[in-house]
Amino acid sequence: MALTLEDIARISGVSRSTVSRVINGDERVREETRRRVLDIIEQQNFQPNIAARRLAAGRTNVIGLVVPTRVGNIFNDPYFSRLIQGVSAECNAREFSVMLWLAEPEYERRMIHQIIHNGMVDGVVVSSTLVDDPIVNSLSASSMPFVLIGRHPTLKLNSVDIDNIQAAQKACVHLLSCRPQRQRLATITGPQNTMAGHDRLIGFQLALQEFGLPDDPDLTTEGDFSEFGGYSAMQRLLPARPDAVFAASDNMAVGAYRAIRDSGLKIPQDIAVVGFDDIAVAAQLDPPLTTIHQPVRHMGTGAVEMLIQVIQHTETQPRQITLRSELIIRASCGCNPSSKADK
Amino acid sequence: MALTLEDIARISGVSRSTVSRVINGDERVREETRRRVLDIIEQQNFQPNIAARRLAAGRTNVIGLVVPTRVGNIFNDPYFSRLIQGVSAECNAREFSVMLWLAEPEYERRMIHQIIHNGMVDGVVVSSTLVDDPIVNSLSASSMPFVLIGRHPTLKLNSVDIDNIQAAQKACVHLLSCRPQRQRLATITGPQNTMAGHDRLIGFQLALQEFGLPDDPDLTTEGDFSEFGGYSAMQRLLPARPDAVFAASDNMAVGAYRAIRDSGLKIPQDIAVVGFDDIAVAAQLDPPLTTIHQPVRHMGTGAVEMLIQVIQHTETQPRQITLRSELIIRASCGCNPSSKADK
DNA sequence: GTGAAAGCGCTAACAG
DNA sequence: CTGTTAGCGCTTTCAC
Repeated sequence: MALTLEDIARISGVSRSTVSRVINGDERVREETRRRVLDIIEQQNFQPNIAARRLAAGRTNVIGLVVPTRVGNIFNDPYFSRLIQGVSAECNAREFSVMLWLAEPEYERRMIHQIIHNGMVDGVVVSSTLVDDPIVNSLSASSMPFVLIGRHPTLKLNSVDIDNIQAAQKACVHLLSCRPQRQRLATITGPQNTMAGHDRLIGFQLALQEFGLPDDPDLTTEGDFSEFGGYSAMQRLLPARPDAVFAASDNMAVGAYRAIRDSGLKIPQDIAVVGFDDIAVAAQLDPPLTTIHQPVRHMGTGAVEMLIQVIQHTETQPRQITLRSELIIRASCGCNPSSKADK
Repeated sequence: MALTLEDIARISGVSRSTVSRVINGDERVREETRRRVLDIIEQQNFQPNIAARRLAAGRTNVIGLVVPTRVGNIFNDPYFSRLIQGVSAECNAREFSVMLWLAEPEYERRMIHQIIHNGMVDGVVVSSTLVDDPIVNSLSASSMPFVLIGRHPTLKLNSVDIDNIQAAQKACVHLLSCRPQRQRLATITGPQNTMAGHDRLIGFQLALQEFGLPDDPDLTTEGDFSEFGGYSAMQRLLPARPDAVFAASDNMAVGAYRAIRDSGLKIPQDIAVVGFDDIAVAAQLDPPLTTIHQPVRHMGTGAVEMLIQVIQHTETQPRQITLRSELIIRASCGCNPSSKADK
């Protein structure tokens, strides 16, 4: 079987404790001894047993990544992939491993308890969407270190996110500033029980105010972040004759495109469209979709970085990190015909 | 801190061993005792410590999912998301957790050793692409149970995959059977050091044989599974005047679309196109892309199911499971103009 | 600086 | 059927 500390100790002619000290970077080891032991560890390809370490020391060098799958199908866009990639890359670089929990509702309760109580991880990153996510609540009621990717409506937690309000506002302001002038800006919102859905609607409303436009209820309708949801939302919107629409996700924008086409109207001439997310499809659409790009990968690395800090110095009071998002101007907003040949 | 077996034992008025037996479904416990203990466990929300269990029993109820990131950017399509989803769902259902390793080349060696030697997992699912993947080789040289998602060229391993050869052949045969008759079928292959890239080329060649067509080297060129790779590959192909092209990935088909358009030709009139993967973009393209759909999620669940069998009965000799893929006929092959309105 | 010894929480013989 | 006992491999006082 696998080598143990004891084996390495025997080979190096020192005690188990010394080997342990070397591995854990304890100062109190003679330089020469350290060298010798390190060499032998290297040469024997020794890997300390995680379980034993956990048991003895209470740490695992493993973090959890929890992704609730409740809202919409997060798997239709690369958000999830990029996030995992970011989290994983940062963990690799810091010699941590990642335990992945996709929190399907049916298993959620069990999972939460497992995460918190069975000692598999030193801390967790949660990518939460719901405004009042039970996972987040359980976590913050526990002593498990965690950082939230997203925003909590009331609690001051460790979190990293973009500013959805501001990003949505920027998108809408752009739509309202474009030539030709738009008078009737509509929005297909995300579910209002999600933080992002909620915030993006606020951004829309702020833009309206900024331009002194009324907030006509017929020009706001709720979608579910999915393409089909966008399609039917757009159908509900059409009778109100919008000349521009802000969709709170690219998937919904794709659905909106179809509904607009089906009704015989043209994008962007009759209706300008802006989305949110910058999924791969966005640039492929006809016309290419103007949208907000999120630094998803960076959100993942940032969250891990923060989490490891929290784990290592128990001190820290909650920090909120806000990353910058970017408006990608393509052709669907009508102000950039040159981008028709968008690569 | 968290409760321990000992605590539960004390509360229930039995010994630690009895509680352990109850938890592990040992038969030799009086029904009444079992009930009582289970109630208390439930009521106290007790979670046994994984690390201690691992240490004492040598099992963790954790499996690893290893995804090499070497070839192409696996994160541009939802393959990876769906796979993880499948793996995770099956693990949830069986009360396993999943440890995720994205094997970036730089960390690969360390990771392999960690996976095999530090006792974090009971077994691993590897999604491998390279023909001769070092991870797969290390794993099969170790005693760590694992199942491969993909195919190994020579070794008889536990694996689940689709039949890439047959799927590619089906796609090409379809292209050659469509009206109008195509005479010059080309292919943009995947990297020939990947199993899928290799197999899909074989399928192409078999289709050619089936139709008695020559295998003109000017009509075969290698891509890298990416969109840009598809674009330049198609440019290399165009001088040979193909009237149909089989792209070994949808991403490459997207690139091919662009190259074909740039040269002033029309799809499918001048050149019919078939892809592979059925990514989300496929149905959104103009014309919608005919392609091969893989049961990716099912590959994930199947792999976990198999792995857990292997872990639990050490017996089993290697099994290879082949799942069915499906040709999705849209408009890019030219035989199904009605599907222009593809939803 | 280094070693000896005492656990961390659990499982698995071994008794009874 | 149930309790007692001996570790699993590591970290961490506490001596020296």
